Amino acid sequence: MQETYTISELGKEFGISTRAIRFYEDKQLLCPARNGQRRIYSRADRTRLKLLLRGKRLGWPLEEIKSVLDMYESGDQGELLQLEYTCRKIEESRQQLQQQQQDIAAALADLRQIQDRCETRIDRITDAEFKGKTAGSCSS
Amino acid sequence: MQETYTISELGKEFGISTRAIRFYEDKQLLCPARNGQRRIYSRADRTRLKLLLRGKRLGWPLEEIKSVLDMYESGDQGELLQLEYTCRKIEESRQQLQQQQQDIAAALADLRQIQDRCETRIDRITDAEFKGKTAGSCSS
DNA sequence: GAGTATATTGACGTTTACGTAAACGTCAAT
DNA sequence: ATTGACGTTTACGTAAACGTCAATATACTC
Repeated sequence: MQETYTISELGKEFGISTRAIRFYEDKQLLCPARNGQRRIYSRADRTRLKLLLRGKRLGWPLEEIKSVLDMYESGDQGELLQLEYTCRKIEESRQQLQQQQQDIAAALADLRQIQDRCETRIDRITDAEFKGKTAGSCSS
Repeated sequence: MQETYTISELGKEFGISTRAIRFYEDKQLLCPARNGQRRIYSRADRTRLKLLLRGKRLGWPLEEIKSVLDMYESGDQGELLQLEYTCRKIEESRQQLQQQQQDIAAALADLRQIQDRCETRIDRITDAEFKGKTAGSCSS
């Protein structure tokens, strides 16, 4: 496990472009250290990026991902109002996640149905084909 | 339960604009019947729209939603190649859904942690406030 | 010290998913 | 006959999330 990473290392590891990573920085989702001009990513930065990509797979817009990522940093500091605000945001995110869980469950059930219908149909076709071949009526 | 719906009825029911619904039609995700110019949506159309919106909540791009919706129609008809193609697409979608399930589980766990930290921190602050009040040093 | 690889910052282009406005049709009610 | 609610198409606008150059800088290496 390395201590630091270059931008292209992270790009390769996660299968995204360096342009994308710089874009995320521009939008304040990352802020790596610098050595002169060059960006140096710490392990914390890497983790942040990892979480970011998870958010993306969940279909969240970057701005929302940012607000969730910021919770990680502000989870046990700041004053009362800040904390209560964070708590509300957490609740929102939780509800969205639970909605998504239900959607996924429903979608998986649907897919299973379609898959079934699809497979039985395929079986019937290939069965017919088999019969046709053994029965002799071969067309060519 | 009605037999047919107008575009604005569906818009209201699902909380989306009529513009969006027409856009989905433009992209071939819907194709309602017509009475002259006017669109008439059947219950099947309504269901299709409902599934579409579920896909959106899962963060899928419209094109992918379309391909999944099309599976519903082609699940038990068409020829072998078509069916096998559909089967592959179903597998892809299933894997994506399972990935999302894992992501959600992880995200929920993370949120619980942050919520904990947040709440204990709030408790400490409000406790301190309470002590201050009963002890008398009231500032105003 | 010239070449190659990797980095940087702009600037502009592109795709997706609609919003918004214009200009017009239709039907029921006043 | 006109007002208002609802509908239509066509066209342009826009925000998000990058891709794609171009010009430039830095570092390694032969």
